[in-house]
Amino acid sequence: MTPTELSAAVSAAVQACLDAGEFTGEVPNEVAVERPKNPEHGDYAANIALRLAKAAGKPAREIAEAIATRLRDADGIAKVDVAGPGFLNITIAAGSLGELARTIVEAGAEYGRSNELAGQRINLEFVSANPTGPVHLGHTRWAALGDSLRRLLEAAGAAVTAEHYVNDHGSQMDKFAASLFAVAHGRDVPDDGYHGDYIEAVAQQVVSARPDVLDLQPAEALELFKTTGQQLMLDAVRASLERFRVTFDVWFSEESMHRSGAVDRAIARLREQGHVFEADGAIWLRTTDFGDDKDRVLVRSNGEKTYFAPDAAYYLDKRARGFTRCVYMLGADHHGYVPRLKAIAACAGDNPDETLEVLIGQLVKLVRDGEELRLSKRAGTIVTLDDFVDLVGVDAGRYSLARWSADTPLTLDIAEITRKSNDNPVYYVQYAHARTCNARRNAAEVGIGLNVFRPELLNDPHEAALLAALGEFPRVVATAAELRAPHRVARYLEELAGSYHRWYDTCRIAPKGDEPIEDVNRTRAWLNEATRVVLANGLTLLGVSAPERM
RNA sequence: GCCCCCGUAGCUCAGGGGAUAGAGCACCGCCCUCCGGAGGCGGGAGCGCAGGUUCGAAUCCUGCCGGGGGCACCA
Repeated sequence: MTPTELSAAVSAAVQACLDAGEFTGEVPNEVAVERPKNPEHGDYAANIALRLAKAAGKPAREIAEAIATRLRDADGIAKVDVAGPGFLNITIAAGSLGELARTIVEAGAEYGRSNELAGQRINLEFVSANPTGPVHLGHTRWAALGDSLRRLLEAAGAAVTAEHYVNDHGSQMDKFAASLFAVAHGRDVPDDGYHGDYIEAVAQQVVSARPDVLDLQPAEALELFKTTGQQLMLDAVRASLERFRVTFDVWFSEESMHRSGAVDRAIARLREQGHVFEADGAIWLRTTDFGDDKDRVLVRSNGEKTYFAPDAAYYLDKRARGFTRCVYMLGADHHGYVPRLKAIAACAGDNPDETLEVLIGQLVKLVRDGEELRLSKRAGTIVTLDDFVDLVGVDAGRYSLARWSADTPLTLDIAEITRKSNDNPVYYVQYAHARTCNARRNAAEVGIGLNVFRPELLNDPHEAALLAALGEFPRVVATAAELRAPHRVARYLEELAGSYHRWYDTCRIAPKGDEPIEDVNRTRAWLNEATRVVLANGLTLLGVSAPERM
């Protein structure tokens, strides 16, 4: 029996009480059942009676007793106690609880997926690194979290497009081109240009691709350095992210909106809505109409558009493409930008609370031997994603970034997250998966496969605990998706790994030495496999590999 | 000044109203006659302060204190 099925059974019991007039009220849409911390409180606990008590005008315990009486007759339920202020403590019949192992094994990679967010069309924009340099550590947290969130949202049934915005238009592109130009001619990079070894490398690549660039007029040469250099940089950004197992469905060019007239059309559209005005020779959007603390310039007095104009156009483009929700993942240093974005949506006539969502992630620091890492050979002053992967690897890197709430400023210690021992959560979880594979191999060697399944034999307390943990997975995934909180999956996997190890220590799959193989051993192979499935599914959601051996 | 995030065990952090607040590290003590000890068992210690909402608050609201980050006709 899954928690969902139990929830339905409790709902039915409540409905039966209402039908019989034992108390008045309504059955909530979803009746919560949760795993109590204290095992004495049964396999699951429901607080429904406490919630109904006020409206019913009766003591919660009295209502709980009424529900309990009905619930005791439901299939698969061994025991229902009323406890404390009116909790229902429910014990599932051993066979019914164990049935979950088969359900999970049969569902395989599908186990954990749901329709919670079905119908939502979500545009998830993250990283959006400028094509003027490598992906750096600040982007890396969002690369890990964004990609995991994409996987989570999809698992919860949403249609997701992962999108990377390419800022290929502004003055930073000219500075980038000027930096390449200078280096290609053996001169120093301008003070306001881009520094770091990569500039030299990119300049050389441009020159070898187009040797004529050195003979062109400066204006033409700069243009060529800009377009070719940007393309090379973009390829490098894409390659770094792919190495980190992060992919995007759409790479959206800012420049393309300028060329197509989309930016002008966006300004016109906002003007129609009545929120555009002119002052001091500039064109403004009256974002203060919608909670921003000052109005924002769309077109500067010199006729050039600010970054804000294409950002408005970009939002409108996303909406025109049919996304019901546009999610932006930004660093904490951009949080001041949120009211502006919300105002764009509001000025366009949308309800920003429904269509636009901004996730803010706090900053990440990398520490080695107690000192913050700052230097990068590649980029001069910053740590890049490639540096990070070189230092810790993809699995440790992604897991370590994904296991913390984005709300907490993060300091990662290189030695700590690469340690191959049980104090490193990523190894703890991966090892649990490897152990399930090993146990499966050992079982197969003595002839134990997935042929006999007698769930009532899974009656050890450790098996009840493990099954209960396995049953939680779909809810964990759905909640993590709704709360945009991939770290919940990581924390869950750590708990699950603990439950598995404790079970493994107590309950043998393959029997000892020359002891006979019994049905309980064969049935445990199912539970082992169910655990393997959930660990693998969970790690996949985090973009971390699930090794069969370590 | 205004805005955002945070304040939970000695340390790093989980806990989206529910029962006795959890995990890892650190510290102390155990478990190898057999499926990988990269494992397991046991021990002490905590919700910044003050109000409010609630049958019930670490969780929601307000104020204060402390820490981090941000407030361009740059992107």
